Amino acid sequence: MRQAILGRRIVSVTLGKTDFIDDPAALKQHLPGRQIEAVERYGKFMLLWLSAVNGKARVIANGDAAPASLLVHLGMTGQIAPSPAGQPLEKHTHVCMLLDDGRELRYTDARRFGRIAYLTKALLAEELAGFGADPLEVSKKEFANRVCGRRARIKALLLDQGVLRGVGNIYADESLWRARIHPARLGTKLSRKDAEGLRRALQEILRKAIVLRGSSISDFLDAAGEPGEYQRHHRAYGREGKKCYRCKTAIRRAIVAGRSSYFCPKCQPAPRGFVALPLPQRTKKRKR
DNA sequence: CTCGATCCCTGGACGC
DNA sequence: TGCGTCCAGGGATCGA
Repeated sequence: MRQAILGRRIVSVTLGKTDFIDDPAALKQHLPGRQIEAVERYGKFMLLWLSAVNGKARVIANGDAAPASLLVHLGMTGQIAPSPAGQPLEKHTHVCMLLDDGRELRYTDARRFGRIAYLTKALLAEELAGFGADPLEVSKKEFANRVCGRRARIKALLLDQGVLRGVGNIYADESLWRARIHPARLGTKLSRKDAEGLRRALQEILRKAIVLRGSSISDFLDAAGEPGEYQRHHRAYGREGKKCYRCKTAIRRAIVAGRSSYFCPKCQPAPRGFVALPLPQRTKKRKR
């Protein structure tokens, strides 16, 4: 996104469905004339830093012209990328931002689980206040403190954006597999050593996944319109019934923290009394 | 404090 | 082939 849009000025905004946008009118009102001065990530959010607006004294009096930000969350199916303005609109395109170089920055999202918000500095700070540590930056001590001693299941803790910001279902399962920790174990039952193994696994997996531009399961595309490649490296996620890469035991699935969770029942010993879902009878053929 | 249930939403896979 | 049902999971919210 930096490569694609840094330094561009937004000329105008066109909106489609807006039920996932905090205040749609604010986009039309405040984005035109703003320059995109920085692009940052905060957990699962993308943050576009917008310049102040020049020469509108009346608006400045309201504080409306101060530097501000556009917060973007892709949810499950969101995509944001620039395209030539003449190009026909993809289905489910809900935001078009015309840029000063003639291209359009477009946001498409079939399921509209994403979120877009125009926020002043103060509102943004409020918005980001409740989030946890960045998983790539978190220290050994802080990670252990955030996880050990909690009564929730480790899978729920990994997915909790207030504990760590940015981890989703795929990378939670992948890191637990790598660290040989069962998703249903409780935070309180993890040793400091367990926690450190998990932190290491999580960081290694995230770094590699970033290099490979993420996991494209069905529809994820990056800002260059390219799918990621990390799905080829998945060791647990989506592999129910397939052999564990370490021990050849069939990977199992269970609902943990309300989400499908994949794990090796041998490498990742379950807590007492835990029951995985029965392996589905194979009616259809599988590949890969 | 933590849980499960429910809702939002659409496309794709699946069963019949 | 066509149609109904389920599932994917990011998050918010509610009640137990």
